[in-house]
Amino acid sequence: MRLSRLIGQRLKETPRDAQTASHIFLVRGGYVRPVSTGIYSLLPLGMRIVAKIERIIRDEMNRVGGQEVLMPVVLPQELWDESGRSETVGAELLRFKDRNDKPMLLGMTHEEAVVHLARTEANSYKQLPFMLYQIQTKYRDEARPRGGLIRVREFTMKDAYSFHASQENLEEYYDEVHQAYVRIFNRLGMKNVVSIQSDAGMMGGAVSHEFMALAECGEDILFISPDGQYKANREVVTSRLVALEKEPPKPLEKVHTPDRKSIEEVAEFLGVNASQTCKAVFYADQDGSLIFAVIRGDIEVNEAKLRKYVGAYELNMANDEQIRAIGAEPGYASVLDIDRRKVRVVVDRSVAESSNLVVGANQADYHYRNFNLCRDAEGLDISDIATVREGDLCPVTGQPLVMHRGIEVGNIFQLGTKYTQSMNCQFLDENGKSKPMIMGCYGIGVGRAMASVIEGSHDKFGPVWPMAIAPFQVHICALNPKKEGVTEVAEAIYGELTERGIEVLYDDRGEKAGFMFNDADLIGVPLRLVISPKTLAEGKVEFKTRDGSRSEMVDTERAVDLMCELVAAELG
RNA sequence: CGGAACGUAGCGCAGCCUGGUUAGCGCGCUUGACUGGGGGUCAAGAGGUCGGGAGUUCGAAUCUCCCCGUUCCGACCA
Repeated sequence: MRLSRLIGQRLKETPRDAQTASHIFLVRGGYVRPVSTGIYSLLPLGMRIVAKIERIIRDEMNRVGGQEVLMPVVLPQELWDESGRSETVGAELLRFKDRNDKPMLLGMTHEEAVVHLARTEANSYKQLPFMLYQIQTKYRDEARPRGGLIRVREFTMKDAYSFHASQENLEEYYDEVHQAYVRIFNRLGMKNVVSIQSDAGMMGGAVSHEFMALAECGEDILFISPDGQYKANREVVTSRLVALEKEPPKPLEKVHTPDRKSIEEVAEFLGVNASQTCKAVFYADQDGSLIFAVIRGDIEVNEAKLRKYVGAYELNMANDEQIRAIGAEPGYASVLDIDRRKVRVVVDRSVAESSNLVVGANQADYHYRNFNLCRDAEGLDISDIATVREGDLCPVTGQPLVMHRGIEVGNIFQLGTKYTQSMNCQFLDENGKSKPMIMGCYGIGVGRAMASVIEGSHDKFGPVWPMAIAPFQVHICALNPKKEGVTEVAEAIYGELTERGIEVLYDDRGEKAGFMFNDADLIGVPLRLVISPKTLAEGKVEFKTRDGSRSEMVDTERAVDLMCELVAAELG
């Protein structure tokens, strides 16, 4: 490819709205162009990278027995009615009506569509297991797209779905896909990807992992133990509870605490630490039912954990009116005096493990001292609903957990029968008995992966692409092309490399050296040859790697062979 | 959905407060010359519904109101 012909201008200036390295370089380098909020066109450079990423993903999916399909982007809402998700998924699902007023939607994930396929195409245990996958456009009407390609509304995703006759079989296959994912991110040159335990969220199901590209600009927060044994998303991470020394229970004592509502005020007023108090937090779920969360005063409630524990898909802080409606006093609510028929109480284990805490008296301006949870109090749910902080102890090793930020580039779920049951996707087993298929699903965000590669591999001039996905393998700069055979040598090398199957970008524009070098850095091709009157005077060309690891003069005749060798070596 | 800001050439911005010839600058683009190893210099050009609508005024990019769009922070987010 001649750079003079390449569509996709490099920009000198940073786009106004770009904050992250990947966003800045993808736009400045002419890889993508914004069209609307969170909606981008891929230019030739970006397209070449995406195509290579997709090729690697396909290869590994096929290796674990995947069969590629292509499902529609536009789906009838009735499919989502079957699974119940047209109810539970909110505004990020774009819905519309066709000309006959039939409710339709744009697919944001394809469990429903693939179950529809599976139930029509397979009905015997003899056909199981199988895995279908596609690489296709998804649309999610995100409330707030950001970070360039990190969070967009329209994007390309590889989504895969497996169907099994037994949970054991799913688990075995799940591990295989996990390994395939590790290979994929390795081959993509992403050294900063870790797989962590995660929350299944709206997907449902029990076991799931997220593949996180560690990056400062990442939106997700995760915790990793220093030895790497334990890795988990903020939404599910747990820690070893550091309990205060348990004291013998003292008698309950009611104390006057005028106008002290918050933990800080009460603790200061009574001269105790926040960890010796008990906090009451009220939430309302999607139906307006109240949930009363009880946790030690120095710890915050983790809403994701609570949501999962009570099985709600939406939780909001309850208002005073809702709190009074169940007979509690805002600011002074107490687990002691609460009417448990009117509200579900969830107690964090921190409270169960503490003694003689200060709690609300469920009466304005009063608290109790010396509250001790009676462990076998009936109807009390005791669980871990605590927010983990950096430095809290790893539940496995006991070492302090380290907090990281990450970009979720892939995820895998053991879905079980969540969709096959509701959508009646069954098979006949060896005994002729009808059973729901057992499902797994596996996603990778293609554009997000491209952006994450930049986050993990760039310098101040631009991206440093790994050979496996670089838009080109060799970049030729012809300096001063009108002089002393420069063009002749450049053309010859360009022609020969192309002939030998190397992907070459040839800067034939005759710009100033600095101008060409800056463009080359923005394009980030791993190997660079610079040809100029100066180098030709010695019968040589200059060879440089984009990552700066090599910079040397090589004989003109040797250059082509060397490039071929290096490309072959890097592609393994 | 809450808070804040912004909208002037392809991109990045000034002008607005205090209304007044022909709306300006940088980058990019076109033409030419010089130049030639990290975004060079000079000269000549092309490129604008000043987000939209209504109003105030002799006169609006500038003041007022409404609408639209965008971005940032938060909420939310397989």
